[in-house]
Amino acid sequence: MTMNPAPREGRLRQALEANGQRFTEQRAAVFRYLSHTDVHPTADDVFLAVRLALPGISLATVYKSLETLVGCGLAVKLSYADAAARYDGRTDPHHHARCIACSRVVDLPGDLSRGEVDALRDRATGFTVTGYRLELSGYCRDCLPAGSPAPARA
Amino acid sequence: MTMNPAPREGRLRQALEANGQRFTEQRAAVFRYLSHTDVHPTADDVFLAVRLALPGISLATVYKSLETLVGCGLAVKLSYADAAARYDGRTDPHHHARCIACSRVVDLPGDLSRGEVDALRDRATGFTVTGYRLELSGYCRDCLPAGSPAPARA
DNA sequence: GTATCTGCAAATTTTTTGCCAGTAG
DNA sequence: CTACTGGCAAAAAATTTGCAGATAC
Repeated sequence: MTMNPAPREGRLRQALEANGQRFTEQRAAVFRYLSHTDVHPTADDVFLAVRLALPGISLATVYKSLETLVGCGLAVKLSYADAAARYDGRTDPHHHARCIACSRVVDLPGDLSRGEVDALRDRATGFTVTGYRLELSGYCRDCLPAGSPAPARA
Repeated sequence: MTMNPAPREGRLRQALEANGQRFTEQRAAVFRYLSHTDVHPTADDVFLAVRLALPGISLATVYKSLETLVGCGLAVKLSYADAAARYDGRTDPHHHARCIACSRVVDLPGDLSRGEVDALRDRATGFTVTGYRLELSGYCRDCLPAGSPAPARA
């Protein structure tokens, strides 16, 4: 049998190597936890959970590992902006596009179609939807790196 | 003439009073700045800008004013979560619904329709879209307050 | 007049960083 | 071996809070 008993580990190793990063026990533990949960943990949540399996790990390492995984496309960071919240005086239905490079935010005119919103609402079983927010990510005019392709989704 | 020369100010006063809040110079200055800009400033950005007109204002007051405006529906806070970033091990196209009350995040199956995404892309003039993120907000099963209506959008 | 708000400074919370020792390749 | 990592502790950044004096109504 050529099947790897831990295919997840192989995928991690492969993705890390593709990005010039090393495979370590800490990164594996963080990755394993993220892969097995659907609670969308904070960095601290990850730390508390991973610490059970790897008592010596530090919170700083968890932060570093998470950023490494995000950099390799193995995880997604659910937060607008880099750190600080941003405020918008417009309260009418409109959305945003955020530049990956300079974090500038620009307004996007218009809204989703009615049907699209209803379809989303239907999929949110057991959830009473009061609103939604949509944000495109990409490169603004000023930050577009010369000749890079546009992948499907962040 | 019954027309107010500063209709914006009137709207602010009205919204504040509707929420049992007082009209203050600081809140007016923050509101005025937010209404006139499209840069989606951070709290600190607002502070730096408003300080020019109101040299005595403090950053803490700006934070408080911003939250007041958000509470009155006069501004929107662009940030996921309460504070901390959350991480997700799933990187395939899917979206999220976040509970306003307990900040829990649940996955939403499926994606937007192809046409819808293309329409968004078209509206983002001068922006190279590499991805997007959609988040519903509302109340999860456990946090639904007894009999509250569902407004159009957060 | 009085409840609410501001400003200040200190406290909290979240995230990042520097540095030395440890480890993957 | 040697460069990349992890752990620790300290720093930085973002946000919140307590309280006394100021202010809206």
